[in-house]
Amino acid sequence: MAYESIRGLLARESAGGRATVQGWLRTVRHAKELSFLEVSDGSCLSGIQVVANPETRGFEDVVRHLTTGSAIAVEGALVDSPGKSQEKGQRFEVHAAEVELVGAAGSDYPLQKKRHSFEFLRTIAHLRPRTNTLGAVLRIRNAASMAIHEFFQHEGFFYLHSPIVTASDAEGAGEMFRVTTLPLDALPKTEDGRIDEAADFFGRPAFLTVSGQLEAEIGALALSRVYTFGPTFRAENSNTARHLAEFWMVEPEVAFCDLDGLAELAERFLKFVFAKVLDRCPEDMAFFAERIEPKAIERMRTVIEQPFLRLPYREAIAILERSGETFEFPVGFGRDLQSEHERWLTEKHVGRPVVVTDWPASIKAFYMYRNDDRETVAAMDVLVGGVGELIGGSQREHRLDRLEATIRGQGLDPAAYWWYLDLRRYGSVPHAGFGLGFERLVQFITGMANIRDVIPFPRTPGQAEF
RNA sequence: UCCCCGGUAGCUCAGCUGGUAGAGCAGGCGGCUGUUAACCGCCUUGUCGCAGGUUCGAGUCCUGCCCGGGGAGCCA
Repeated sequence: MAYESIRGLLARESAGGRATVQGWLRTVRHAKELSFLEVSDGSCLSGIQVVANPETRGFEDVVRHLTTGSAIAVEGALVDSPGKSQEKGQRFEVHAAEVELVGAAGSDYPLQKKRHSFEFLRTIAHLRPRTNTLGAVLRIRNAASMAIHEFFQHEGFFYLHSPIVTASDAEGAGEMFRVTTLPLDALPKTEDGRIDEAADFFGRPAFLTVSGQLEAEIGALALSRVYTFGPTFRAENSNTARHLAEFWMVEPEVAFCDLDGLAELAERFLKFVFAKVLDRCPEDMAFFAERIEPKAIERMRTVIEQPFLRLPYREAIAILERSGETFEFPVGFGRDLQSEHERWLTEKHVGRPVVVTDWPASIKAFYMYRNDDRETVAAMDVLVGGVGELIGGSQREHRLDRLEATIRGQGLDPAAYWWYLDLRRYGSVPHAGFGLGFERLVQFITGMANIRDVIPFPRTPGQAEF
């Protein structure tokens, strides 16, 4: 028997005709001669109401004993709901000719037909996709992912698969996870008693990637425009609502591009992705606006409709110093902007997204392009209301002598960056790129407060179940 | 890693200044109604996070540990 998705059923022009549904029971209501089954299959937020009566095959032996969480298959007719139900927004329902139990769920099924705390749901990550909120999050993740690919494909970018395992601790972006096949209880030692790393799988220390950027630069200096979109790992012991040990990152890299071009790209990118998500997930977005974050839709519209403000770091600091606000953390040239500063700037002072450019070299990474003032680098942070920094990027230092000097100046060994420096030796061109934490993007879209609730299987310190 | 808060039934939570554990939901039985977090009646459910300590007596007070959450730092 061919089954139709509930999304498909609800999208029909009109009632009438055969309807087949398979899914999981959200709740059951029994009356004397009738049973009402709320069935959901995850194809959309809405479930569909199935009505069974004594004529329904399986009424006595199946329907009357159904419990929340059970999987069932229904065959029947799609009909218009009665007038009163229509007022509640329920257009169609299925009058069941037959209800079949596919997989029962016992009375210990943890998901009740009521609110659960997100904290509890995290402990049952194998069942939480069946909830309204997580289901909506997963559909939004899907739509946003596809929109990201669409955007870059339309703009002539190539999807580059950067490696997960890397031997370079190049970027200093954070603590790394070691990847090894060495036996931890009997490490091979060299003659002087140190761990024999040459005996390891790759013949040298290896780690999970903290960024695909350096490899993306290789791609950009061959294909001109590339992007990566893959998992990224940070072994930081940070336990906050904004950090994961494993998350997904989007990193476009563009050859023959400066910071201005990059800021324009970032702006087009965010506007495109948000517009697609709003267009394709209206039901899920209405849910988030109603139940999670009232401003979820409004603030995406702000990003889509308002031009971003370009603001050099130096001016941002001056504005903050003159603001008269009392901040918890000090403001001053050479200090990073704190979340409270970012949010005040974009939410209170400007009221639309802000791109802060040209940051002090002292607080930014070695690979960023040194501006003519010698004091700042061509870096940018895109700040949006609600979450602060959504995108961080920079024009890269493409001048060999400058890059080598900075690497040495930071006490790093140029030999370790030989291939990265080679890119500056052979046909170097100005290029730029940015990084976007995908889960933070989904947090902004949905308004979900905790990053662990916007990824199906969160990894955090001490947590890797499921 | 630091600061703060918390851990009581399958879930959400109550339990005041110590006196021996409760409500709603879920589940079972019955009733009722085209029901919508349905409703009404009855019934079942607990190593009160773990280990010590104080006390005649600890869910309640003290200490340590484990786990979770919020905030901070690091960052995406």
